[in-house]
Amino acid sequence: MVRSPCCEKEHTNKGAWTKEEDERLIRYINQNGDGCWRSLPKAAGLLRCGKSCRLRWINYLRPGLKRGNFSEDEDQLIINLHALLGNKWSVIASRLPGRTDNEIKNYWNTHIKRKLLSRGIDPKTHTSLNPINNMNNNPITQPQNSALMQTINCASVDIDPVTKNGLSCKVKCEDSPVEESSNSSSVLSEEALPKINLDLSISMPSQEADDDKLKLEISHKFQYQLIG
DNA sequence: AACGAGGGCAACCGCAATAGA
DNA sequence: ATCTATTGCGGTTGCCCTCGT
Repeated sequence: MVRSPCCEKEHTNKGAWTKEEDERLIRYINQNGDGCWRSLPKAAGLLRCGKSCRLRWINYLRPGLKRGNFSEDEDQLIINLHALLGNKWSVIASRLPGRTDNEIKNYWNTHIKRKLLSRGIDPKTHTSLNPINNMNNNPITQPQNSALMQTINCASVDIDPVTKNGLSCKVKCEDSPVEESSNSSSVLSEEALPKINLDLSISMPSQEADDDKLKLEISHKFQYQLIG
C-alpha cells in the first residue's frame, strides 16, 4: 500500500517556528480546540504540516507545561519508570505532570544516561555494569535454566485509577528470600490507590536473550494481567 | 578574538496503531 | 472484514549555544 504524504511538502514551512506562527496556532486552538491536525494548518492559516502543528502545540504551546530544570524527584521517578517501562516515553510523561514525552526523552539521552553510567549502571538494563553485581543483586535477570518455568509472585501492585497502569510493584522470586521493589514515587496518595494482589507466571527466556527482551515480556505480562 | 568540539534541545521522519467509512 | 486516512510514538537529525583551547 502506498501511503499518501501527510501534507503538501512543497507548500509547507519547516524548521523553527516563528512567534507569529505560534500566535496563530494558539489563537486557532483557543477558539476551535485541538484535534483534526490534518485540516488545522489550512484552517488556521499556517503553512505547516499537521504533524508539525501537533508537535508544536503538545511540546511547547499547550498550557500547563512546566519547562525548566528537572527536580531530583522527577529524575528518580523517570529512572524508576524507565526501569519498569523502557522507552515508553509517552507513558512515562503521563506520570510527570507538565512534562512532555519529547522533553523526557531528550533529558534521558542527555543527562540521565550519563548520570547512570557514572554510577556504573547500564542505562538500558538498569543493572550494574559489573556482571558480578548483577549475579548477586538482580534475581530477575539472573541466568536461569531455560527449560524451567519460574514463578514470580507479585505481592502488591499500586494501580493508577485513571490510566489503570501499575505504578509500582513488589516482586519476589519464589526461590529468593530477597524482596525486590521497583520503587516509584507516586503523585497520588497511598490511600487513593486501590491495591490488588495477583500472581504472575513469567517464562524465562533462554540465556542468550537480552535483558531488554525480558523486561519487555515482564512489562507486557503486567499490563495483560492488570487489564484482563 | 577566533575556532572547533561537544552538549542540549526543537523539530522532523518513518512506522505502527487506531478510527472510521 | 477490508481498506484508507489520520494520529501518535520513538528514533534521529541538525541547529544553536557554550566552553575550552
